[in-house]
Amino acid sequence: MARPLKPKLSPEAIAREALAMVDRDGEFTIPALAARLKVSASSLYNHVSGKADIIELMRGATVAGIALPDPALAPAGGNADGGDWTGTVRAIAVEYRRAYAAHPRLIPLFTAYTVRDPATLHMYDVLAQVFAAAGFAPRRTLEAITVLDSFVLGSALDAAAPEQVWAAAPGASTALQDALREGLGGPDRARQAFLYGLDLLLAGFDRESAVIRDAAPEPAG
Amino acid sequence: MARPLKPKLSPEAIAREALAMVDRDGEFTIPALAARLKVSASSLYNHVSGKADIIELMRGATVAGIALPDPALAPAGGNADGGDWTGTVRAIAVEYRRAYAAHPRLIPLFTAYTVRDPATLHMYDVLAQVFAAAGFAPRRTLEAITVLDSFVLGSALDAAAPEQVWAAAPGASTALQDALREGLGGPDRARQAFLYGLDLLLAGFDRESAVIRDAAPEPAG
DNA sequence: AATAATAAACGAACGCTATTCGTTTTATGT
DNA sequence: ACATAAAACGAATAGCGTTCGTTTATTATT
Repeated sequence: MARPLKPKLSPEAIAREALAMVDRDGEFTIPALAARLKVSASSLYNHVSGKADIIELMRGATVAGIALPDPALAPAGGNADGGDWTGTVRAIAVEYRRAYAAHPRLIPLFTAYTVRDPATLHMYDVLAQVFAAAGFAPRRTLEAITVLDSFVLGSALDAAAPEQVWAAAPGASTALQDALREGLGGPDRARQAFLYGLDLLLAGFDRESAVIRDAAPEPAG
Repeated sequence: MARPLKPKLSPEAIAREALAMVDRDGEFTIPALAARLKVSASSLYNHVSGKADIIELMRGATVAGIALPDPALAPAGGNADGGDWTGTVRAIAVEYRRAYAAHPRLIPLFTAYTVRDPATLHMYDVLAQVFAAAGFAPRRTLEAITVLDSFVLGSALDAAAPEQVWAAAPGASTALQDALREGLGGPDRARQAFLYGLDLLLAGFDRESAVIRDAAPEPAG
């Protein structure tokens, strides 16, 4: 077959089909992807530069749906308690995690490569502005963002390798067995744990912000 | 060559060499591993069942150095405030994270496979006992362990891909730039952030435990 | 001590992977 | 109208993980 009247492929179509494959099988190969697209393997290289390129396209497609709140809404002139700044942070973390958890089996593919996605870097920027406006010193701001990022990524990873792992414990204690019996609640389990941990972190951030406010109150009171 | 007088291989030697390869290159292949061991590729299969087996051996070697505290020390008959139970959890988390952060490039390999290492499962077991003794309900115990696991794993991952990512931000805000300027403190940065977040989580766990104690105090007061 | 069974190496081969190259045909642009 | 680029294909390459059969040395059994 030669060039068809209408192109059978596009980067978007390739990424979409690859994403579907990863969601189903946890991986994707070039020959199988080409077969699903009813195309020979070499034809893909007219549209993408290789497998890494396809993975980057999937990353972009995953984070494309993240709606970041406007950082200007929360700070309100440097005073943190006016806007619900922890709510802003929560919204970002929830969205970020939701986007990744929607395709959990994709995350192991991402961790193998380095991040260059501008949308992700922009999210860090917004978080930095919010924490700075809440009174966090620069070093503390970086630590807080690191903590959040680690937790979001780890939580999304946890959603990738579910139930199986825990259930395989042979001589577990009754405490663990009880916990496992109660906790096997479908895909919502990982999300519940994430929201639980996120609230703990946000409560800690909020207490720290309150201490900062008490130590150095605004002149205009 | 036929069978040598002294075996050239062993599962431990294979795992050790593979670990060195991953630390250097971020990955390992069977042919290259065999070459480094001065052995043909097929010889490896006399000692391990395959690549997944080697990865599991590396996981075991990584967590082998983790010293778990005795869970019997903390609970003290179901009352949680007698022993320093959050200290027990902290010690486990710190050790767990330290072991993984020593070989950060290994983590992506782990996430791709399922956990079968008994030492890791035993750690979950100890954590379950500690949380249960602190009064956590089974479901809450599982959530707390999941939160800790996600944070530890995410923090270790963060140690793998450091500075580069953050520094690559092009049009960052002053808040992010300030944070980056202050926070570039070598390999200890990731550890500091981990300890910060861990303290926030432990404080939250401790508050929850206190609420449980107040709601349902011990009969013997 | 003789003999059977196992262990540990090897080379060859298989099927799979990702990728590159040259060819053919069809659109597109000057 | 005609050159150029696009988009498909088939064939080929190099490397991967793994299996198989063979050879030889060690260990176990009688």
